[in-house]
Amino acid sequence: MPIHMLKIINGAPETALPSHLQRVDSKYLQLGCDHANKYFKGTVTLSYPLIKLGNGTDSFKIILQDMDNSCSRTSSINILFLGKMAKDCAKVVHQGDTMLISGFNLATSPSASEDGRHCCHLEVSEEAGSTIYIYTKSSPITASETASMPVAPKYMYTPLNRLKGGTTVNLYGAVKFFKSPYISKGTDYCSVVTIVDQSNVKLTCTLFNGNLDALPKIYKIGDIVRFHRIKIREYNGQIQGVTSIGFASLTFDGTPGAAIIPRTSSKLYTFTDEEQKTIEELRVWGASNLSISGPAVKLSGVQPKLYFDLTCQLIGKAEMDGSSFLLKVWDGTECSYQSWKVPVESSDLEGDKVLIHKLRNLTVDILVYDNHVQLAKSLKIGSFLRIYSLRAKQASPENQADVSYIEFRLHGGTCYGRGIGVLPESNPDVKELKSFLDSLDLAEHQNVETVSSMELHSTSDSFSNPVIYLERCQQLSVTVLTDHQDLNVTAFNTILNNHAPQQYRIRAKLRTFKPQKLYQSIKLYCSKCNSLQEVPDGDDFDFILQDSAATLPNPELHNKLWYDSAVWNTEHPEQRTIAVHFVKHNEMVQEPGKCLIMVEGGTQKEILKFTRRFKGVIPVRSTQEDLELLDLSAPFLLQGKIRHYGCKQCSKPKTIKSLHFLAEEEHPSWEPSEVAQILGIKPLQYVFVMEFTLVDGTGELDAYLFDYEKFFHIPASEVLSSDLLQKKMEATMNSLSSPKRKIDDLPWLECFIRSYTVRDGTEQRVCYQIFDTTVAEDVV
DNA sequence: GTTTAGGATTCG
Repeated sequence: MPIHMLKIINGAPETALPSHLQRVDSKYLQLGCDHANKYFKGTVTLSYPLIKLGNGTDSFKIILQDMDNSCSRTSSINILFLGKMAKDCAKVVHQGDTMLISGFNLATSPSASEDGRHCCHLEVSEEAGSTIYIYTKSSPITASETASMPVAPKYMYTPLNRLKGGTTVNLYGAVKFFKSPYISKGTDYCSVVTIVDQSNVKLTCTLFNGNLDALPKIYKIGDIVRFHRIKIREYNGQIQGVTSIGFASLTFDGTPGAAIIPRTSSKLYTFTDEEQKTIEELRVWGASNLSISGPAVKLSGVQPKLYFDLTCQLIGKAEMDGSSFLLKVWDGTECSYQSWKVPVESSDLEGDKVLIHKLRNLTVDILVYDNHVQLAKSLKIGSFLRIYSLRAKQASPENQADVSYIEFRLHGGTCYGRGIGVLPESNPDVKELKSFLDSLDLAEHQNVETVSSMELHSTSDSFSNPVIYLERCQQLSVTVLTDHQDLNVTAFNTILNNHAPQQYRIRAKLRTFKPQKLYQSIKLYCSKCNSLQEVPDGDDFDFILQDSAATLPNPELHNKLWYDSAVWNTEHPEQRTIAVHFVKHNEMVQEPGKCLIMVEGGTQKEILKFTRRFKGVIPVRSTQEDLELLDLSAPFLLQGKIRHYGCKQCSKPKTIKSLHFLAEEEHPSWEPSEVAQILGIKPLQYVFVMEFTLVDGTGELDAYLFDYEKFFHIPASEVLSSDLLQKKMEATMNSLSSPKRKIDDLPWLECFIRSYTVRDGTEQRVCYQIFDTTVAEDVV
């Protein structure tokens, strides 16, 4: 909602603003400058009556004076409100009010020469995306008095563990579950929302309203809601919340540190500093106590047998029959599985047919059923949608079990929040999607060979496009050499009689390998001291975290220039204090996907939850002077599922302060190597270490595989945290060697090996290492 | 005046 009426309760008006906005001085209001993240602050010195322009648009003019620069002649500036905002503002703006405006357009003021005010005026309208904050001085009470005597209605909020049936209360909560508003069988829209707060008690609310906008605009689990005047009653022995007369809600993004911008349909609402605190506390609590899903699934990442939420843009739609409806959507990524194309007559399809054809390799067809049809019909082409609990089902055409494709269906009903939500263009996920879509080079995705206007009329041909599996001839090698192809093959009996060091090309079969438990092949390697070590297990990390949680966060280290801090206490299962420090860039906390955080006092479970949302997590503890890293048996940095460790022997950890140099870079990437370097850490690399027993008919030799990712086409760093990669690795090894198969049936491997000598006590031994060899791409 | 839904997937 673009107009915010606020009362100054505590401190400066600016504290209610989104943190990304910066104040712009009147003298810097110049044409050609970017004012996207700026706001202008002034006091209303004069207001004119509401008028209608020639084209029927409402217009409302006021003069704002930049009081902090009032000696300058141009500190007075004309403000033009246009359209709906003109009408709305004319009702609520008074002389003497303080007003903050963001999202304005700057234009040359035609009257500057006559009125002597600023040479530009600000145009403010909903169309321009403007937001204004009005701090009214209508009451004669001074700011210092208001601190002890609130003038705004004082709302009391009931913790969820203190609710009683038969009451009407005001609540705050983090969204644990929600059904995006849907059309009920009665006369209203319905939304079911389960919220929870720090008392760990949840409340399911059934909200009805004939006006879609009056229901809370929840887009994600973890969003924070504020409900006013919700009725509490008992149903089937359980407490529930229901809408009652005067129900109103505010919804906020649940990301800790994000701008606090209420989503609401009401024009007037109260909002105080204290409430900002409540929201931030709930956000931080929710971040570690709710199962907030990780990065959104893109079409390219869809797996069959899955329900998922899809954020996408609607580019086509068609009525099928009474109980189903077709949506054609895209998110800019190509579905990695063949997806079904629902046959539909071109004439029945609504949308830009040229665009639909152009994007045919990037769009997927979704059939929505039953209760979703009515809502689907009302969707506008081009709008951004989030489709909740969409089913990706693997299917095969009849008699063709070897060919499969994915069907996208939104089944009837609203179980598990199944439904369709329209996202506003201001939604951060939509902004990100839009800029991604804009950046695409569509030519890349246009498969020239399948150009066929037929597809618009009949799409059944896409079923008969099976992936052809070429059975690899036994005579071909399952490995590929990445260099030295001119070298000839040397037999093992020759190699075994030669002195080291030498290099050979060999052709052999893999009789067996170690370790058989493949996850044991992953080790950590220090390239400085050449040491190899086991990857610490989760228990080690738990132990170190428990140990460090005994050190309480030092409040003097909170909210420094380069990071913001949030602190809270837990009581269950034990008392702990957790502090999260959000590293800033350009004095702002970035969106979670780009934000590095430092965590004190967290458990492993909590830290892992943070890694799903934030760019990186550094576990730390307080000292007197600064934050410091934990013992190096714990990861110094966690990114996604990867834990980065440092070498105990070669690292000289510095205090955390040094990190701010990275934060000041133009585009901090938080590359593990850079983070390590600045913190004085010698990072350990994940490697595969295996021993292959090879035979070639003339002899047998053991060769080591020491590899970061080339051999299996899998990064060693990701294997331990990915079942999928472990399975892929297992499948690769099974295809190379299997105790169940006779040696004759095993495939050939072509490899490069190098021989070298090692001193084993007093004896010298010749060893062999595989290099410049990879498994052929089509083996798995 | 006060229904609708009251969380808990799978068919098409």
